[in-house]
Amino acid sequence: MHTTFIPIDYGYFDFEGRNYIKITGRDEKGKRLCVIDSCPIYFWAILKAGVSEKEIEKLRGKIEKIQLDANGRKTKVEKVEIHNKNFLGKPVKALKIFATNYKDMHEVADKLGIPEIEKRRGYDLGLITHYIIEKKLVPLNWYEIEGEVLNNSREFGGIDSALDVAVCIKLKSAKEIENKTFVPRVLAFDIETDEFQIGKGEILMVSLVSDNFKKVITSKQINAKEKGFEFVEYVKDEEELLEKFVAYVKKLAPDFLVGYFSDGFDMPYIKARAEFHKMKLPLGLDGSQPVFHRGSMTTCRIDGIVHIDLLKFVDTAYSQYMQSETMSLNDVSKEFLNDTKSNFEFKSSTKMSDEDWKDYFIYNLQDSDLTYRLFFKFWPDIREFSRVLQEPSFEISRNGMSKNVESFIIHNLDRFNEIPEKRPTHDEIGERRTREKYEGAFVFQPIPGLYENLAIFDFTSFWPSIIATFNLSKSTILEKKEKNSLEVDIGKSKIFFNKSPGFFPEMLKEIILLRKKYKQELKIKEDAITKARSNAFKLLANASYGYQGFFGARYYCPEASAATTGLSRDFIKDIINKIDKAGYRTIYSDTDSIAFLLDKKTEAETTAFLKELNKKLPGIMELELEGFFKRGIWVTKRAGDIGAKKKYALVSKDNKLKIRGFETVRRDWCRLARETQNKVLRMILEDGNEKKALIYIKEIIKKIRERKIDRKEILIRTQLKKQISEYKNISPHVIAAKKMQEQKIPIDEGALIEYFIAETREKKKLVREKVKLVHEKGEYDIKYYLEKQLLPAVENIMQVFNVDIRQIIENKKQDKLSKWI
DNA sequence: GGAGGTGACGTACC
DNA sequence: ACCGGTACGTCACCTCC
Repeated sequence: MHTTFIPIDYGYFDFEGRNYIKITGRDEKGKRLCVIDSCPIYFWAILKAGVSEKEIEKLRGKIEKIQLDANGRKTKVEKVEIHNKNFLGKPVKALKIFATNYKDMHEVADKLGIPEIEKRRGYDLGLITHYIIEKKLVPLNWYEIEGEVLNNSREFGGIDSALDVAVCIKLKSAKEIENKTFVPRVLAFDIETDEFQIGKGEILMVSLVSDNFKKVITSKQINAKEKGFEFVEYVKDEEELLEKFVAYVKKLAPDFLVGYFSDGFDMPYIKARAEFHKMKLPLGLDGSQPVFHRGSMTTCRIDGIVHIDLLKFVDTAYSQYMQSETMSLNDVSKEFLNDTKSNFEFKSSTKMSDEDWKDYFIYNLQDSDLTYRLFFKFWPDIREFSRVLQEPSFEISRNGMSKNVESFIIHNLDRFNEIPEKRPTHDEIGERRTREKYEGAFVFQPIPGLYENLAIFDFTSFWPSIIATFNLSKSTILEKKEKNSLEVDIGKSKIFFNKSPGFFPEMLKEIILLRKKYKQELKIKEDAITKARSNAFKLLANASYGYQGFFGARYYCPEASAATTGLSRDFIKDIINKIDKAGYRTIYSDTDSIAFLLDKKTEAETTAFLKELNKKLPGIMELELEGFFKRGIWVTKRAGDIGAKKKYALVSKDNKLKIRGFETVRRDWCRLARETQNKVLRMILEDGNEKKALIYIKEIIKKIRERKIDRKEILIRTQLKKQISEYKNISPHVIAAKKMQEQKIPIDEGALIEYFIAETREKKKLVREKVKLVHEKGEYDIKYYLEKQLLPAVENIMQVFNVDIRQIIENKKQDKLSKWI
């Protein structure tokens, strides 16, 4: 039969010792299809140089006889082909060794103790990745497919009758067709429990949100059967709750089952409770249970349905560019949906009134609702990532950026006739991790002061554009200087690169172009999601620089990274020189950007000057105007009187602030200090002098002394980055965490700990001895908030105007004293 | 027991 | 372990007198 098809979920199974790929997706009418396909299973044996044709033929005969019993099945080498390929950019002769089962390829490869074989490659990609490379059936693209309908067929052991799909097709051919929109069926879910710890408590309710569908299933019997609460469905106990949950997933037939931190909480919790009741959870389309994979983090996979944990995707794709200080569903929703969930105060479930329960239902439903809407906010990105990286959504939503970069490389290698490099072994990783750091970016030492009329230039995708332009990679690095090679001085040594384009720099060019495309789109319509997508690709481009220096990378090449930063330092310093020579004055520079004074030059002259600079830049390197600014301030470091790097504030002509590095943007400072500093910066940058700011600071100080500051203004928030017992230095936030633990407040690694510094009866020396939690009784420590929070946040700013704020305050104190005397 | 240096730690910049 | 290096600042801890 013929049909359209969009692949969504990828799985595999074995039948009679062979591998089959099972792809779940939809046709254009929305019917759920399952496509079964297979592909050649093989790996590569790269031959040593100079092995003769005759010897190769002999080898082929020998290898073709390999048979073994592995993993409880008979497996053998099916055939061997001889190919001319490239490996790390160099031509090689290689044997393509076809085996029966993908999972046995390691063992087959181990059988090849043959001296003529230099390397074995291509057996560690994962079956699904291998399949997508072979058959080019890319996730979330549209295809016109042809195949044989399996209807109670005995082929594959009757798999079609066990699958909950409309049609099951054995694939014959697939042709990519014009892209159509695709609106996936999505079911968002969220559970509420009476104990935070998995396996300890019970599930109180589960909420489900889908298209025109909202539901909260609960075993709590309260009288809320009134108008507005039709979404609540009562069940007799937790077992029935779990049964209903499974039933609704079946009924709603989602392509994506979406949670927020559901890999780490909801799914493991549901599993633990099902085990407790000795129940099965047949969520998979083949009736299978969710499969948990425990690595550095647990993942949960459901057959035929893509389980997405949105938290992970948001974390890798956007967190660096987000304003929110936490990754909580609430904060993320606020940023991307302009929406917050209603506040709900958690009480022990035994102490809740009926009204409290009703609030709880609403709260639970809202979590799923936000998750549902967030999914659609990120859907274009999830889909785009899947298609560009050619990996299923399950993977791309969980992989880190380095893995994503690697996916892009792996799926584009055959255009370069390249054999994939292997993953580093455990030992190799260990060795790589001990390497010395290489020198990074150049940061200009600023001279503290308030400046007027500034411009900022910056390089677009600076490091990636250098890698692409100068061809810096593992496959292009040379052992020694060669004719027509590029020489890069990295300080203690020189490195050489081949000038003929390597596959990694070439691919990077494509990533940069994609980034450009999205940035262009962003200029046309400025909305959160276009912005996020542009950033996501910027991240992918930037990650490809970090990738080469990352110990886990297949194409690890720290020399290329060192050369990249080395060249970047040369370029930025050269531009700084040219800017200064042209009559401007450089104030600051960090990595890829330069801030300078216009002085008597006009903006038009400056844009023309930028054009001139660009003419002389090689390859795809490009300098652009970030903007013109009315004023900017740079301050000294707390210790010493030199200018602080990575700390400045600018104001544009339309009075928009751009604050970097200051306490204002640091979440581990209290709001009082942050907001005061922010206002002070605004006043100074808008007016060009410190007068108003000084008055304002004095007001705040008075308020602090008179204890008029709200508790929420003085809370300090610090993240617990590891287990409490692992800390060598017991800092205030560790004490706060310990207190929380004593008070049975659930905390975990990664939690943001909130506390304040309180006045104590006895004189305490250490800050940590004065730590109190938000709800604890006590007065704040005036001295601490004055001297350790407020003053540090404003004194360096006032110092720019030769105002010694500490002196002013102390004099005031004396004034008060003298009045008393 | 206070001064001063150092290391651990968290966070931000690009 | 899950992209890199650069930089600032606080607090605890250690040494020294």
